[in-house]
Amino acid sequence: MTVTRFAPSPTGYMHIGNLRTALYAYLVAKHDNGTFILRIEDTDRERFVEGATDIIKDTLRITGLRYDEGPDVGGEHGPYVQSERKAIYMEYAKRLVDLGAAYYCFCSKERLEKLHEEDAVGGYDRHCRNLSPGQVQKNLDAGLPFVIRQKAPLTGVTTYTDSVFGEISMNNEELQDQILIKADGYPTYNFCHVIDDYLMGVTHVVRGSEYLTSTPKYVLLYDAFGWERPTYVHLPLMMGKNEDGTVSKLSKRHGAVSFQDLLSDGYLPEAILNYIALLGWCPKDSTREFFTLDELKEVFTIDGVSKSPAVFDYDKLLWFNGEYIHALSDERFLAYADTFMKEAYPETLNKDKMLALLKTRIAKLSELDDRAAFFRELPAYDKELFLNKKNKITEYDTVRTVLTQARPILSELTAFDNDTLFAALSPLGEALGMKLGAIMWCLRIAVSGLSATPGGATEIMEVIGREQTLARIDHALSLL
RNA sequence: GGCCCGUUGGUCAAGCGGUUAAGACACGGCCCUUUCACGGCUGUAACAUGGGUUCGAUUCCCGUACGGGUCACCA
Repeated sequence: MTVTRFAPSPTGYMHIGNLRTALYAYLVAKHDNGTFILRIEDTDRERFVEGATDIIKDTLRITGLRYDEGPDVGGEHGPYVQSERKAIYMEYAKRLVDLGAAYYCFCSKERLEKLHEEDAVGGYDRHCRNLSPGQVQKNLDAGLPFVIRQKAPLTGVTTYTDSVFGEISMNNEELQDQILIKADGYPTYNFCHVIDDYLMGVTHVVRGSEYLTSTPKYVLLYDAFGWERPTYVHLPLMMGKNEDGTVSKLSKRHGAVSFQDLLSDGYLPEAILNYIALLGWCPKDSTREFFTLDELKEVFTIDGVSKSPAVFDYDKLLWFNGEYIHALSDERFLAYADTFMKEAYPETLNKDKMLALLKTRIAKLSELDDRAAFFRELPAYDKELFLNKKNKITEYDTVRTVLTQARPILSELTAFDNDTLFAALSPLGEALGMKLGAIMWCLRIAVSGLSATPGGATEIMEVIGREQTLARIDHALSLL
């Protein structure tokens, strides 16, 4: 049975890198029909942000990453919020002391700070490591504040195997006697995640590669308790490209980096998920790149995870997003459009038709209002816009003729849909001895005021309706 | 700085001793076309570097360079 967990800290928003970690953890479990757990790591009371847990849950819900156990769904290993498990950690920490793998430390913060000043890169000097049991008891009885530290071996090598990076070895002299229980009684990540992973039956620890070098300390903890070590799956980091061409950990200065930002920027959840699935992982069929979450569950395997950091490419995300938008059903597109179209549109405007035109031409939903602006209101334009070499339109007279001829046709039409319009206007080409493209060019400019538009002349006319069409043609005539 | 990890086109990436070194995004060209977009076709562009090992290295080993991570009473 494969059990994985996503264990975020509620610090405010859902970083896209975090989301990818959640996705991979989910996939590792679900590929094997295993269990996916959500655990909230809120032991840092200072960084805790109210409401952050909801953001995490919302993100998982929207992306479809359903967890089998977690704060709001329960499960047999709860509670799933670490602050509610405080007593458990203290108990295990004391056991570790008894086992000789941890010790009480009474050093003050001031002493520690002084240590740092004297030796910039040195760590704790293990001052309390060999306090006698009597001395410890005396300090405890006196009510001295304390922390509990891991008693890391001083010599030798600790080795573990990571499923992505292979065998990782660290000389034990590199290991610090890290703090397990803080002075406020709360555990540090270094300790509680190990306890929880064990207690919750987590078989695969999936997380970012920033933990690669601290994992030896964690396996030592498993060893000390006599617990079986989990399988480690460290993921390559997500990078952002800087202005000067260098890369660094993906952060706000690279653009929108939280799931929420991406959504409000007009990206679709499934496009985001699809893109980040491929950022650091490649399916066996490396030419395929469109996957639903269910399909990912099917094909995801750890051996496809890459070791090297990947640069987050907004261009490619945008492309994915466009593909997903174009494939949206009209119903779903309409629903999305409603939340993104802020402007008011005229009653006479055929909104459904307009959205149909827009759907295949946008790459993100936030473009909607801008791209649709000319439908609402004719933009100011210069008559030079009509001149077009490719269509051999070099004289304003030509344009005036086309518009003048077209006007009565349009005003007498009983229906005003694209097919009717196109059929009615097409004969004009022959009548005037012009290419149809040239005729349509003049009309399209007149009804849109733009050189490039979503849809052709008659499609635009259908959207804005007869009254607007005629008004815009009259306006064009007045310019000429 | 010590330690750990990484390095295939601008980006994501396949490759796992012998290949014309895939594919995708981006970029250029052509086609389609009532403009734009979509779509189709096509082009430019890569194995960081020096040593080994081998009949043969992008692939294995070592060094170098570069990049990243990590050395908290943060996770």
